[in-house]
Amino acid sequence: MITVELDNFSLREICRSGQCFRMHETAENNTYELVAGDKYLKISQAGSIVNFYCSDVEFICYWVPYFDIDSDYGRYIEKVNPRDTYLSAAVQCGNGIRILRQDLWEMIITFLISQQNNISRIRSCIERLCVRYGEKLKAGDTEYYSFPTPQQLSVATEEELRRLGMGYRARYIVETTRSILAGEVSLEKLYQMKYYRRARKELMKLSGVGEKVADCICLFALHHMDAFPIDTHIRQVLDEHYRRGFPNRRYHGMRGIMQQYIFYYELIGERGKI
DNA sequence: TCCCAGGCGGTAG
DNA sequence: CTACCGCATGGG
Repeated sequence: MITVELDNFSLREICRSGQCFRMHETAENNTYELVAGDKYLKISQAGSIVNFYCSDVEFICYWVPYFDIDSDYGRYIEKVNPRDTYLSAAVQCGNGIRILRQDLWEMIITFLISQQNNISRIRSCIERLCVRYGEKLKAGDTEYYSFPTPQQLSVATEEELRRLGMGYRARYIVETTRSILAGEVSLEKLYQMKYYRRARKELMKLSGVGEKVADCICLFALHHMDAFPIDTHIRQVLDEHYRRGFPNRRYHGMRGIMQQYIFYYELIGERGKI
């Protein structure tokens, strides 16, 4: 077990922010478990003290970048315009959220499924996908299923995926998997792309990936902090609170985290009370 | 029950 | 360019 003290870090807020659909609160208090790619982690928090139930090497090499632990989120929070009462409230509500560095392939499939779908159903769809096409693995005596690789998912037919409840997104999954395996879009190249706009444009070559889904992938996998996914909730907020547009200039290099604070606030925060 | 969900692709004007 | 439409399914 690794114990560290972290500022502006909250498992509760990370879990509920809806970036990772395979993170769950357990029966134990303030204890969570998550599966990312083929890795399982149990993690708990008391105040600013966070316990990672894993080896030193795994912590340093995998979970530090995954949870963006080396970044100072106080720097983002300081930048918020105090006269922007809406954003200030959103940040206060969602303080502790991190922008995760999740697996690119997993985010592509996850956010293909997310479109025109509700969060609990997205979760169950992904879980079924993992059970059906992923690998059964063990961490100690805990069994879990890895997220299927492109090769593993390539055996799925559109009809099979429809039976799994993917709906009309089944075709997108089949076509996108084929595109990746055929090398029409390269995951390695996407990881190397320095510019957000370039990666976004490349992702939009995939079937079922439009502007919003591409932005989610850019933010939650590629860590392009200027990506600003606009979904139905964010659209409402922009119309209501930012009629003259979101202050992009001010939040250059941190638009993504501001989007997450807003999304979280709308999802479970004190919406409508201002 | 009935509405809707972290949209996208296609078509029409 | 913008405006619409159809799409699958089950959670609340």
